[in-house]
Amino acid sequence: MKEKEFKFVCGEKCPHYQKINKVKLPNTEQIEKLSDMFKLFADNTRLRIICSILNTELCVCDLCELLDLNQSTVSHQLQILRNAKLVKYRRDGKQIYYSLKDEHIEQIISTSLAHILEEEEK
Amino acid sequence: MKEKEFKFVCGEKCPHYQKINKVKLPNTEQIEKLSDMFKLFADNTRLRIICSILNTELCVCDLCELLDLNQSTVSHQLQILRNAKLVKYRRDGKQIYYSLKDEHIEQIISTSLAHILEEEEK
DNA sequence: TTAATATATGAACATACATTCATATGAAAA
DNA sequence: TTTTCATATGAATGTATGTTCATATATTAA
Repeated sequence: MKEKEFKFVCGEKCPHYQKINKVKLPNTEQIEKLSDMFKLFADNTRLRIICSILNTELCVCDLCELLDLNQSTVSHQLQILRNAKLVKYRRDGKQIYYSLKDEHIEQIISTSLAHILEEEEK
Repeated sequence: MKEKEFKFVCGEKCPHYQKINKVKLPNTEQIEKLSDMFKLFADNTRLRIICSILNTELCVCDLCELLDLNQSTVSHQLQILRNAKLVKYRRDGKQIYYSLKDEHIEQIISTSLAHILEEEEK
């Protein structure tokens, strides 16, 4: 197996090839998908929407009410979540009900919340 | 206990107070901290840096090499991670070595990666 | 002390994106 | 069919932020 080639060296011992060669990064596409996914959680409004439907389905009107947001704002954010396939939705008459598509989401949020709460103690 | 009051009603049945009242959201401060945290992961460059030091400490030069980035870019992003207290660092001579501060991070990343990989199968 | 080197930082620029307003769509009721 | 109502969407605007260039800081070597 060929050793990786690097373009820039700042000193004799540095960079530390032995350490660097052991690093296992997700590939470019995976990094892209990961950061795209985290972007979804990286906004107050979207995060509140996501948390709202962690355990129940809600219609757009419910979200506007619960979160005190413009209907337009909610719909725009839901569109983003739909495009990312993070949520599913169903129509029932005039209302459209949104819910989460995946249980990983709940796990990610709860782990992150644990992180936050631990920080608070310090 | 008083029932929550809502300002906007789109129909007779809607909003669905019974469902809405059961929703348990993190409080405002927690939402803020959560989304701030996700922002850290929501950028390709920062995410690659974070993944690089998941299991080892690396100096700035190592990161420049490994990730093929400007030294300035790396330092700026490390500053953001430092301010967020997501990383710790130690000086050894001219080099400064960075590592992660918390094991939650690894868990969040691996859960998220599992989510991504599951999506790929579909 | 002076020079060299690893890292940090400030300013400028370009880009991404969240919100709002106005309006469109599409289902149900009249 | 026409109206009403819940939701979606396009355009415009302001703001946040990632990268780069130039330069500062701090440690080591000479």
